[in-house]
Amino acid sequence: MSPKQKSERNLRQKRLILDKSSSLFYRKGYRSTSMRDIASACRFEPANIYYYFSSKEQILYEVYKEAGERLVAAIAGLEHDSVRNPEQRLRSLISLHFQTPVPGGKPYYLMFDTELKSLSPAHRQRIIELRDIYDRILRRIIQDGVDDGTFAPTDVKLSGYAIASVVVRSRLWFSPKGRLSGEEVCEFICDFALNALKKPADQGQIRLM
Amino acid sequence: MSPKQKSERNLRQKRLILDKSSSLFYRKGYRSTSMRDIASACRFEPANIYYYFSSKEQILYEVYKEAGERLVAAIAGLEHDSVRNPEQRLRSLISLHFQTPVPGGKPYYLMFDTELKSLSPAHRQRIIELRDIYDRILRRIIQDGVDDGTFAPTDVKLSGYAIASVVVRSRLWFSPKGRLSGEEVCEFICDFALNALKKPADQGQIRLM
Amino acid sequence: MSPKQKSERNLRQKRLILDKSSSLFYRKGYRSTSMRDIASACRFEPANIYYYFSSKEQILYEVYKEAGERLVAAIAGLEHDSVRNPEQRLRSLISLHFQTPVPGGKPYYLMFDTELKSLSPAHRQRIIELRDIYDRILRRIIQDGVDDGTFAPTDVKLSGYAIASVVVRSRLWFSPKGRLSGEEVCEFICDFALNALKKPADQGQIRLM
Amino acid sequence: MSPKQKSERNLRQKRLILDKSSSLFYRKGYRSTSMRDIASACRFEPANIYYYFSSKEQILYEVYKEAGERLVAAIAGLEHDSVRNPEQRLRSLISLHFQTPVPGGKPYYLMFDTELKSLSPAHRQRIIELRDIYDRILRRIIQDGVDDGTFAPTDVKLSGYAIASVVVRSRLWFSPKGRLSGEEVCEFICDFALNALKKPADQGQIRLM
DNA sequence: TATGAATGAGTGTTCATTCAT
DNA sequence: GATGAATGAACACTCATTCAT
Repeated sequence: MSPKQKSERNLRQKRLILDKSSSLFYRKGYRSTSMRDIASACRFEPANIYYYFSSKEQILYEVYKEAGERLVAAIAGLEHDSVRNPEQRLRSLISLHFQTPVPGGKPYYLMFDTELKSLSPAHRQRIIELRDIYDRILRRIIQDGVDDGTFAPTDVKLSGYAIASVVVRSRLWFSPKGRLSGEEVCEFICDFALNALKKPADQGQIRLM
Repeated sequence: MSPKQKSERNLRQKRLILDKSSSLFYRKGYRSTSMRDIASACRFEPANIYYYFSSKEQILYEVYKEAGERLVAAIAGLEHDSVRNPEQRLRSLISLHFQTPVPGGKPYYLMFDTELKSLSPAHRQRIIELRDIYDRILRRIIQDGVDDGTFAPTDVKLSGYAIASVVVRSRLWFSPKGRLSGEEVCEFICDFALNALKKPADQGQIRLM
Repeated sequence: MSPKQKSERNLRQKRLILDKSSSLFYRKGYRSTSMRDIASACRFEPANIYYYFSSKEQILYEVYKEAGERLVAAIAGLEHDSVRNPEQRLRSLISLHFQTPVPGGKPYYLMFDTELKSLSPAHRQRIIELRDIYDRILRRIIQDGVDDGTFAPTDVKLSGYAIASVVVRSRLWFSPKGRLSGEEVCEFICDFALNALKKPADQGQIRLM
Repeated sequence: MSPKQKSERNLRQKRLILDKSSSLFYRKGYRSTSMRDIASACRFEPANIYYYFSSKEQILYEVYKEAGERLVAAIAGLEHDSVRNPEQRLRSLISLHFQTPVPGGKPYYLMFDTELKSLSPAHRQRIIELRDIYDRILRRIIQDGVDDGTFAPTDVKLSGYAIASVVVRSRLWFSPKGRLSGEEVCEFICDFALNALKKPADQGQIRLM
């Protein structure tokens, strides 16, 4: 009745659609998910989806945007962090990327991935900007680690890609029901990435260089 | 026309279709590629495709199968290799995975990827078997490295996934026209993976950290 | 709010809807005008239209009816007019048809036209009755002119159609912003129609041709 | 079997679609005619229409274009005709406009009419060009008549519109089954137009009235 | 009075596929 | 071998309309 309640219902329905869509896009892909699929997952008639979203592409965009903005917001504080060292910051970034809960289950998989080509140019641009922020933060951390001697000199860009690749694709091979818990897998990825970057044990000599 | 000539022509046409399909599937995705797209890329009429392949899914399957078999054949010798050490074998596997030329340009990207869900269960099973062989060889190399002390003890399965993730996703961020050549990127990935696995020169100190 | 105020408001809203609808129907056609178009032209939500009109067809009917009744009322006095001669009466009819202001701008165009088929049979019948009255008056004037020798003998029915055709279609080619004013165009049509009907000054000569 | 027969079948089907569409567009309007309507009039499945035409708008365009080109071709010789006088040329134009048979029955009605707004801008432009040719020829004839004294001085542009209006709208009120034959109605229109244009035998007297 | 939410029917169009030739 | 023609099922989306509030 009150405007606030109205708005709440509206938001709840939008959320429902985004969650179900996200989940369907993840499982079946954007192209293979029909508006009918989304509607029946929400127990709506298809036409009602259009009361909340102007098109299927708009839903994809909002799924991406939400996941991207959430991730970027979560890791934003890591870009310039004078308290924690680069290793701690990298572990933190990986954990946040791996763990931040998102609508519909597994949209991180989508995040940097193949369905980008299904977005309109303008929307794609907006998502790529978010991806670029993620890349920038990750590279900043790596660069800081190289600068302070924590990490060996490396191609920062490629290192960033490599680490992000492991995290993103872990969405494919990690299952919560599997042998290892999310925490264990996450810790493994952190260790793997840090080992790959870390300066060999014989630090002193390296430092002299 | 001798039967042999017929067969040759037939093979040539099948090859054309596989190459064009592979390229289109990579660029646009399986669902977004129509039989009409494939046909016109081959300068055929759509109906003619069905003379060579029973369905669109069959084409996808053969694209996957061919790429998978080629890759597995290329790396098969690395599984039990008494001449080269695990580091050399891992470098070799990564190089072969990264570089082996395949029909249509970039089907490795597809190889372990998202379009698997578009295959029939039987075909998917067959492709997963190839993937499992790849995984087995990769894990064998890692295990051998751990056993002989080249690599630090690790979760071999997760390590394999992590390394394959970097190689597979490099197809997304690597461009032959970019700053670095294929060889350079490949070498980076090898170094990255080996660093991640390698036993620190002085474990004790590391463990204390 | 007194009942009177309610009614006034109600009428004002109905008027708004009729005016906006008429204009939209003219510009885009009945089928291409959606209830959403009408509603947003009125700054309503679509559902609110149904408080005033039972259906879209009902709006079309009332637009037609209003324009038709207005036109018929305007020209009714011309049917039996013992003061003015047929030429004056015809000029008057054409001017009134051409100029009488109507809701929404240009509904005369619709008046006798193509959207009739979008009306229900009962409504269409009612509009056709109005059109028939218009035709009857026009023919009466022509017949009177023939009878008193102002006009040459002619097929009165076809003459009426021909004259009405020019007036109705002028709505398509006349623009208030054009080279000629409405008055000038109207005067042209009057002259054109009267010339077409008028008995030649010297019949004998013409007849010889 | 032969390429020629193939082509013939193709043309026959295209013709069928154009004829049925033209007839449906005339009777129900473009917007109210669905592709399903057209298909079932042709005893096709809807999808098959797209084998012959790329869209519904394309069908409308080709209907317009064909009717327009046919009409323009029929009257082209009248623009500069040193044998017949303006009166004969005008009668000829009206007859050809009124009588030239066209696909699907009554597309002349469409010719200059309301469905133009349903065309794409490029297509609309092309049709308007045809209409402009028609207008140009009609005006040329009128101008020639004014110049040689057959017709009274007049606004040539408006005269052309007026005459074309009568012909075009006659499609609405003329029925082949009615009281008068096509030839009779056509003759009436010719007489009506010529009377409207013709210089009175004795202007002075007329002016006195 | 007015609106947010919902829907069933229908829109133009695409697609993988078939089949006679 | 290859293709022109045809189709049934599905697609994203629109529409007039309803109804509870």
